[in-house]
Amino acid sequence: MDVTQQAAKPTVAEQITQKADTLTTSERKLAQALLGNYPMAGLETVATFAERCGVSAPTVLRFASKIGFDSYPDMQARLRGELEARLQSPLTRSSLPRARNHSGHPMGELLHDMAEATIANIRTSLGNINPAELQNAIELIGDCKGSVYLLGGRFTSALAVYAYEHLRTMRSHVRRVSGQSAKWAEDLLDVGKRDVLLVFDVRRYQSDVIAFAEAAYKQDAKIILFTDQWLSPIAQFARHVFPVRIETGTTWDSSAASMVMLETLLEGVGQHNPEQVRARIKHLEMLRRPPQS
Amino acid sequence: MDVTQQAAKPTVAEQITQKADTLTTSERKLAQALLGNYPMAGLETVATFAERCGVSAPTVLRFASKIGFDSYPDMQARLRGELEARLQSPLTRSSLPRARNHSGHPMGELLHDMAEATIANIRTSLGNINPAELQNAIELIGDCKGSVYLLGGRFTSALAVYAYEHLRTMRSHVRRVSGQSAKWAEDLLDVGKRDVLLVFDVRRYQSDVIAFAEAAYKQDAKIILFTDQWLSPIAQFARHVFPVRIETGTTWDSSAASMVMLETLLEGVGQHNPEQVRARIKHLEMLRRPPQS
DNA sequence: GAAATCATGTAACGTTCGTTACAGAAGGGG
DNA sequence: CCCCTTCTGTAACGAACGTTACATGATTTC
Repeated sequence: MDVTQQAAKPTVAEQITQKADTLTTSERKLAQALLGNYPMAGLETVATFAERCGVSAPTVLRFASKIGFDSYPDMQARLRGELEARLQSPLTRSSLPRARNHSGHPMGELLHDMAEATIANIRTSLGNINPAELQNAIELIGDCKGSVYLLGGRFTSALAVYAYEHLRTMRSHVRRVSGQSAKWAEDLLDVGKRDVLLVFDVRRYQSDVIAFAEAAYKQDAKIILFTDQWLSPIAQFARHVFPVRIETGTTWDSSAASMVMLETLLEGVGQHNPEQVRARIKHLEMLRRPPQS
Repeated sequence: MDVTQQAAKPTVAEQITQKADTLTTSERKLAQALLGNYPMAGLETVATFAERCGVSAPTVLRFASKIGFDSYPDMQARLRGELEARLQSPLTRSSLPRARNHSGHPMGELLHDMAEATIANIRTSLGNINPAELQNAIELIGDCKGSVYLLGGRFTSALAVYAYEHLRTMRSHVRRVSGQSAKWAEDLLDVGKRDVLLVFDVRRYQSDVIAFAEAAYKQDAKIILFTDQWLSPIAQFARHVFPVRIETGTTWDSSAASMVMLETLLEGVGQHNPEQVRARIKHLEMLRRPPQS
């Protein structure tokens, strides 16, 4: 067809990017939604699209008009065309709304830099994980007859929270060590040799977290550690260690790669006892929806 | 949602094949056209589809009815669903067994797949964020004279926790809405027009989270929303919406891309008032190390 | 070859859509 | 704090939509 005719037909995404700085607040919401679910969001009716974004129908039309279309159906036709072209040649899949040209806007650079830095971290981190190590950690959690304890430091406690919510749907006896560290001793009371401690500790390794891990180790608990490449002191007591890159060249360390690693572990645990997990989730949903109707 | 979702809905294509031998001549033309340009052909209007196949509109409707749909829009909805599903996972489907040190070991594949799926999510998500939108959200948080409230759902509360710990080091008046949702009303009491609500809500949009956001909105708080590409209903009240991909082709949705987006926002807030943040951190470290030495 | 049956198009219906004009709300600057 | 500008939603319009009833045309059957 018309392969030579490139500049003549910019994609809708490009047209949006081009006019991005002239958009109003509401129009930006529409732009975000469309680019976020591209191009399906734009194939809905005006009313539906508007309601989803919490704006009115005319705003949608002004938006379509502003980014250079005569009418809303006109925009839809173009979106359809792009979609069709993409579906017909699954090989040129890269013709996704290709990463916008963020250059120019300082925040565009930030977005790009953060994305690439994190991606590099993920590739390096997960690429260097020993599959067997992962396998063992999965079995340790999946087959553990005792309790699984979750613990994290100041910033990594979010990961512990995240792991807690997931593990809880997959198995019983999951406990989160939280609150003031002075009270952690109470949790320690119950820790024994049948238990597993999943602990998160990255640099500025927190002394209270280390102390808890050491105590748990001395009580014969098995420890799985998520840490950074420089290894928390807890690595000495840990049965399985997952070192993850945390640097992105910014002010703060990143937990993104750790989260991917965690999600991988969680997925593995889920796949380890699929039927047990499924039954548990089903039971849970039954309890959530009490027999009222 | 609907509980009627029993044994995996058949695709429209399958429904056509199933009824293929009962179709009339004209209807067969429609079937061929639809299967030949699947599913785009079926997303056009009745009139267009009919004309393209050289039949009349009613024939199209009888066709839709015969293959088991209540109405033509009903069929379109299903086609859209299929299309959307297909578009969302172009990566997990086509991810060829890349040569890696992981090859062979099943966990190696899991590591690779999770990494690549997450990376694709990050690229797509951050690539589609409007820099200006990010800028505005940063300024909203950075210059906010009131309080910043953090709220998340079941799994996303971990992100709220994470954001809380970071924001707290950067500015005062950061509050996390946590605990039983029945008690959230107490937090609502204080929410006003000078305040900002940073809320996380992905699919299976939690009704209590939505309710809080709506209430906060009605009390003139400004809302920044982290959600998925299908947009939480909170998008209607939100001043800034950040849609992020959450699918990795696994059992659970992923928060990894959301975390990268969040870290980007946090970094931006930090860079917005660097000296204020630095002073605050310094102050904080002084307080942590009491004047004992 | 005529009658019965089925397939298909025509025409009209009510609905929903996209669109527009206008008034009110929100935001920014003096 | 008020005015001015800009933005946004409400309400009404015409057009296009999906849908239906009915008549015409094609096909089959005896």
